[in-house]
Amino acid sequence: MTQSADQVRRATCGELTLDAAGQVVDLRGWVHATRDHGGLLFVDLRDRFGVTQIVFDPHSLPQASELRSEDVVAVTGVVRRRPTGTENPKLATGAIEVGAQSLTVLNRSKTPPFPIRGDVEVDESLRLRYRYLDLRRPAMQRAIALRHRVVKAVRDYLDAQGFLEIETPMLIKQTPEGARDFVVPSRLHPGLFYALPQSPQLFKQLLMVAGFHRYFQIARCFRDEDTRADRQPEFTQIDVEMSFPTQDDVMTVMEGTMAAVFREALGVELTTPFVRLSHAQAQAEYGTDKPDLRFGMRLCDLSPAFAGTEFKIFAAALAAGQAIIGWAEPGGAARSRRDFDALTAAAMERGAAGLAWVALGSDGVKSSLPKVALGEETLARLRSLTGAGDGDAVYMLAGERTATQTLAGNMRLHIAQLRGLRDPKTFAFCWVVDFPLFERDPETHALMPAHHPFTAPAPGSESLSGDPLALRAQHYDLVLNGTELGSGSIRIHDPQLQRRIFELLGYTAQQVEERFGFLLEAFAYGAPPHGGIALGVDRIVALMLGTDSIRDTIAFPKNQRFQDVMIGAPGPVEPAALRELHLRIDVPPRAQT
RNA sequence: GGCGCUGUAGCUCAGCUGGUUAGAGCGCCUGCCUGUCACGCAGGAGGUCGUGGGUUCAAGUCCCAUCAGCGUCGCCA
Repeated sequence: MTQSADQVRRATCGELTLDAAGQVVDLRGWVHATRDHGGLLFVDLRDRFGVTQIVFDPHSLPQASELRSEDVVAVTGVVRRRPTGTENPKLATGAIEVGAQSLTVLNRSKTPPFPIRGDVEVDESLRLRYRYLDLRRPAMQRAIALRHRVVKAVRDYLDAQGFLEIETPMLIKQTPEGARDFVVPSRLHPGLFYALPQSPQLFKQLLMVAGFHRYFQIARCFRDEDTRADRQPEFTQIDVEMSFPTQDDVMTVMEGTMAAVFREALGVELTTPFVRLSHAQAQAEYGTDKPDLRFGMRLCDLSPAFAGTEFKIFAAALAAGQAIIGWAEPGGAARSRRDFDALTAAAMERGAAGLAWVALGSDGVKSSLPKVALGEETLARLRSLTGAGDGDAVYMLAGERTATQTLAGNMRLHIAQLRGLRDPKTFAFCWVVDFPLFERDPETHALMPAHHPFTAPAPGSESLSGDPLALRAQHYDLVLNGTELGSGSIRIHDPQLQRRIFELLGYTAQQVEERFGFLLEAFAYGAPPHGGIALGVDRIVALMLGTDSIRDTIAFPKNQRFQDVMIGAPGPVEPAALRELHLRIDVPPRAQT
C-alpha cells in the first residue's frame, strides 16, 4: 500500500487536474471543510493555491472522522477523476479528487473565533486581534497577493527603466516642520533622539547629487498625526527621483509604471498619457484639486447667465462679487420634488445657504427659482453653459467663488454616488499640474509651501518677485478616481534659490543652517537638476481592490487608534530600559490608558 | 479634542409602547447517513444583554455616567 518516497509527488491544493489522474500525491494544508457521510468522508484541503477534495474511507482511516476546521494535515493518496456528475465546476481542481491512503495530523486547531471560509463580514477589531486568522480568509489572501504583484510590477518596470532601488535610513533627525515625527531615544547619546522618516525626501535628493541618476524605493514612512479613517502611522510609498528630468519625463515614467502595475497585477489596460488638468481648471470644473473623472457633471460659472437677474439672492451675490456655480445632471429632470428637497438638505449640511435647481422635463420646466428668474433667455444660457438638454437637471449654488466651487464639487460627488457613477472597476487617472508654489495658512496667515519647500518654481516664477501667492510651481499630483495617489515636483538644485525660498517662508539663516545646511552644502558640489514623486502603495492597492480601507491592503495594520491589538503595541518598556536611556515618564494621570 | 452611530450566544443579527424561562441563522458538541461540495437528518450545549449607578412592583428595553469599537471634523509644511 505505501509508496516509496520517490513515487510520491508533493503538490499544492490548487494544481491538480485530470492530467494528474493516477499519480500518487502528497498534499499538505488546512482542513477547510468536512462532509461526513458515515461510510464516506469528504475533506476540502486548503492552502494558498486552492482547495482539493480528499475522499476518506473511514473504515481504513478512522482518524479522519476526528478532523476539524483548520487542523493542519498531510495526506497521501491517488488522484482520480471524479465520478461522472459529481464534478465541481466552481473549483479549479473540481474535475478530480484524491483518494486518501494515509493521513498525518501535523497540528490541531481550536475552533476559530470567526469563520475562515467565505467572505462573512466580521467586526474589524476582532479581525485585527486574530489577524493571522483573518489573513487566511479569501479576501485578505487576494489583497495581500495583489499587493505583492503591484510592488513586483513597480520593481520590474522601474528596473527596466534604469532605476536603482536604494535603501535610505530609518533613524534620522527630527524636522520641526510638517507632520509630527515619531521619535526614538538614543542610548549611546543620552538625551538625544532619532526621528523616523516622514519620507525619504532629502536622502533621495542627495542620491541624485551622488550621481545615481534614477532612484526608487518601496519606502516605509512614518507620521505621528492624529488618527483618521484612511490613515496609518506607518505607510508605504513608491518613492522615485530622477536626474535631469522635465516634469513630463517624471509623469511619463509614472504613467508607464501605473500601466505596468494595472496590466501585471490586475489585467487592466490603462490608456496613457493620462488626462492633465491645471490646478485652476480642476478647481473651476470639479471644485477640488483631486477630481473624480469617472463621470461628467463638470462645474461651470453661471454668473453670466444671471447678470441683471431679478432673483434677489443671485443678484445680491453677483453684486457682492460672488459667483453662481452650476452643473448639469444628465437625466436629473426625472427627480421628484422630494429628491430635490433631499439634495437641497444635503447641500445645506455641507454649508450651502441653499440649492437652486431647474428640471428640464419633457413636459415643461420645473424649478426652485421664481418664474421671474427663468426667462427664455436665461434658460437658453443655462443650457448652453452647462450642456444640459431635455431630461436633465441643472443645479446652482451662489457664494464666494472658491468655497462655492468646493461645495459644488462635493455635491457633484454626492449626486454621482447616488446614481452609482463611482464605479470601483473604472480607473480614471489624471494629473493635476500648475499648482501654486505657496499657500497661506488660513489661521496664522503665514506663507507655506503648497507641496514642500524643495519644489522648484515654474518657468516665469523663478524670480520669486511679485505676489508670492501668484507664483506657480513645477509640482504635479497624480489622482485616481478622486483620490490623490501622490505628489511630486521638480526640485530646487540651486543653493541660492533654495535659500531664498527658505527666507520667504520665514526661516532665519541660523535655522536654515541647522536644519538644511547639509543639503545646501551638497548642492554646492554640482547637484544635478532633479525631480521625482512619491505614490501611496496602500491607497493604490485599496483602489484596485475597490475597498475603502487601506487597512485591508496591509498585512498587519494598526487600528483606528493606531494600536496593534494583536501584539499590544504601543506598550510600556521595562524600567531598566528607561534608566539606560535616561528617560523618566511624566504622564498626567488622566492621560494614562 | 468635538460630534454621530453601535455594543445581546463563538460569528452575524432580531428583540415593539418596560412585563413569564432572551430568540434566529451560521458555528460548536453527540448520534445517524457511500457522492457531498453552503451535504442532509435527529438531538444538545452555549448569554454577568459592554461596565457602574439610577427610575420602577418589574429594565436587554427608560435616564445618567463610563469604557470600547466604528464613522466624521480639527490636524497631515
